Amino acid sequence: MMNVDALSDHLSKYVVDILKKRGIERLYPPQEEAVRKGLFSNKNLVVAIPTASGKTLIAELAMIYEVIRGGKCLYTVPLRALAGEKFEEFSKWEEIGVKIGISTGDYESRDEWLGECDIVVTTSEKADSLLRNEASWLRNLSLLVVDEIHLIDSAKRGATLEVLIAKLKKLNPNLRIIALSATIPNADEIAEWLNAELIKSEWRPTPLYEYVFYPGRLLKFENGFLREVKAESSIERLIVRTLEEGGQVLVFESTRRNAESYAVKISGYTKEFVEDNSDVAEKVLEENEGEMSRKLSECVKLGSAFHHAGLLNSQRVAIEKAFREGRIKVLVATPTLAAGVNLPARRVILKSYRRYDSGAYAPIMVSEYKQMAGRAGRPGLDEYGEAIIVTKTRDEALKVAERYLAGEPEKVISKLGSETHLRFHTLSLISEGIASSFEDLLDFYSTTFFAYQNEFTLEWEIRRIVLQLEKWGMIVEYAPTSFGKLVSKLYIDPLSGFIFKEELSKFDELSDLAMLHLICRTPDMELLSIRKADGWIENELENLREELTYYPSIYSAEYDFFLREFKTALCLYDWINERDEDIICEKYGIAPGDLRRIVETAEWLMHSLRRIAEHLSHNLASKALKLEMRLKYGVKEELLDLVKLKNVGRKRARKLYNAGIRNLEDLIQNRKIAEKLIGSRIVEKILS
DNA sequence: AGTTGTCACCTTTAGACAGCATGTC
DNA sequence: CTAAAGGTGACAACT
Repeated sequence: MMNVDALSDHLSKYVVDILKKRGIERLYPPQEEAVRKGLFSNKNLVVAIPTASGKTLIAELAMIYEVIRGGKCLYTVPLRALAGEKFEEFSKWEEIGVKIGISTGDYESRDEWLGECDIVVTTSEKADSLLRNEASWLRNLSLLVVDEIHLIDSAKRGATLEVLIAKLKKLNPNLRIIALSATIPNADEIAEWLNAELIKSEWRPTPLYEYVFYPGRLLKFENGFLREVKAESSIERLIVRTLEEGGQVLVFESTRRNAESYAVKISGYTKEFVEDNSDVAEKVLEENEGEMSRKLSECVKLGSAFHHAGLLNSQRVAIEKAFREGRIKVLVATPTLAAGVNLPARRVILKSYRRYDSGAYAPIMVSEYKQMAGRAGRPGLDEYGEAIIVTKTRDEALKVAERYLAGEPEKVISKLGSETHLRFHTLSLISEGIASSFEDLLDFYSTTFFAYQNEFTLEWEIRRIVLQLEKWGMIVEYAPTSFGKLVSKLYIDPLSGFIFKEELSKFDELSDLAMLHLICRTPDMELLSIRKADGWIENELENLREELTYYPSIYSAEYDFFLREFKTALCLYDWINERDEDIICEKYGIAPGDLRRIVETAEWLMHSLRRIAEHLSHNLASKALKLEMRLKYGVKEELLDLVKLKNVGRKRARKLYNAGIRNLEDLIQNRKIAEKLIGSRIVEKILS
């Protein structure tokens, strides 16, 4: 293997020293191949290699090489948490004067500073949003690194990724692109699309052994032949054996409920192996003490945990940290962890290779399995990793082995062709001035991965979308209207913008609930689902019907959808009327993490509604602003003055208000009372 | 009368980006 | 490709 010293030909000695300080002495074979294929040149690269086989370092070296030559780099990732992780990792280069920045929806370096940074880490949506909001520094890029480029295949978010790449290429004609991907069969297509050298390899620093389990036996492929070896009679015994050997286990379940109950079950086995996790268990209850949090906390004490999108962020972080430290022995997760932050374990167990998906219970994709299996084996800690799929019978095991162990992951297919995505991006292209004619649009789309993969052009669809956007008053003759520009910058679906505008044009006044419902009628809102026991919602609907501006007949096709909108609006209504979080969660059948996410989305949409109302000089603008603030803090209007103060949230504000303290002045004058209510140290903090 | 056990039937089902301006209990 | 876990309620067998 190539020694890192060889890199000093291309990079300074200091860079090599920093690598050595990080314990990197030699390059992995794929990294070496990248060097051979032009890492230190201007060539584009597509690196399609397994997780944890050194992709990030390849990108890092290329970025440092670029920065030394005076260039500027953008590194895009699919998740906020990943952006944070990379930002931390790259910050080590500040030692040699490289400036690192981060920009995501929830965390951002100061704007003027981003322009000065050598490397900026963003989510792909945020990068697109920055383009829409005219961040000029994005026109001075020399290197773009796209992490997890195989997500172009994602039906929801893949289109943005390829449009972003095409946009940045157009704005920076000499832009070098390095794309990092999981191992996919058509990496060559992506490479050809990007005019890039392809580095493709199955090499891993820690070998991965894949098995299919049925009671008593494990199946595996060896030299192309299926072999059966003796095994434990149950998965629980297998897990216990791993723990006895000093390893940790990551279990993937198909539903939250299963993940939670298996974590509880397995905690009966992990408790023998755990030392003292009481601090982690406490941390889990710090922000929320609801049913789920208590269950999680109990598991943690006994050395297990579950992990899904219903957890609060702080809880996720605490669990991930404790697992990394080896204090949580078995982690039971839904697919959150498959593509999320890096959390390897010696053994990965797939309790179910099938998952319910819009009406059917179907096997997961091979690529999804590979993603999860890839989490097995901690580099430097485990000699090897093992991934085990659980089945019930030998017959089933044989089929599963054929499909997942011998099978190839699915090809990456562009999803840009759908109307929603084309509408969303066409408006942005016109708004940003990237396209100002029909030909421009076609030209642009001809540079996308969709165009590379498909013979036909999107001519017909684009014509229709242009007409649509014109009808909605967002563009006129391929030029954006101020309304269109606003919608594009707000990063909402044009349809959402249109729904807002329409409703505002029809009504001078709207109730709080109607405003919340309006937001829920938008395609950008995530809706709660209706369950059998949700009959109370229709009763509530009877009571509140007067407040709404839209309610379809009970017999109409959209009634079910309407009920979901209404339920979601009610949930938000409870939130801004200071209903306790745990009570809301129970009433609507959601977890604390869900509530936060829904509120966050609602806040963004209420903000958008407000901006559009302002744009139209509509008198509901001030009401929307109030609701935006109320959503942000989860309070009634009377608390808004208090909640603006630092260190005062919905609960403290309510206590103060009920004691007659209604703003900062009252607080200063009645300091004693306040100290009694919320503690003197907190009052001190607020006043300072 | 209250508790426990059994069985059939019913219900439910993963994830998470974006604006804006800075910090909850 | 078309399940399965967990909850619920009815009912019987216990203490």
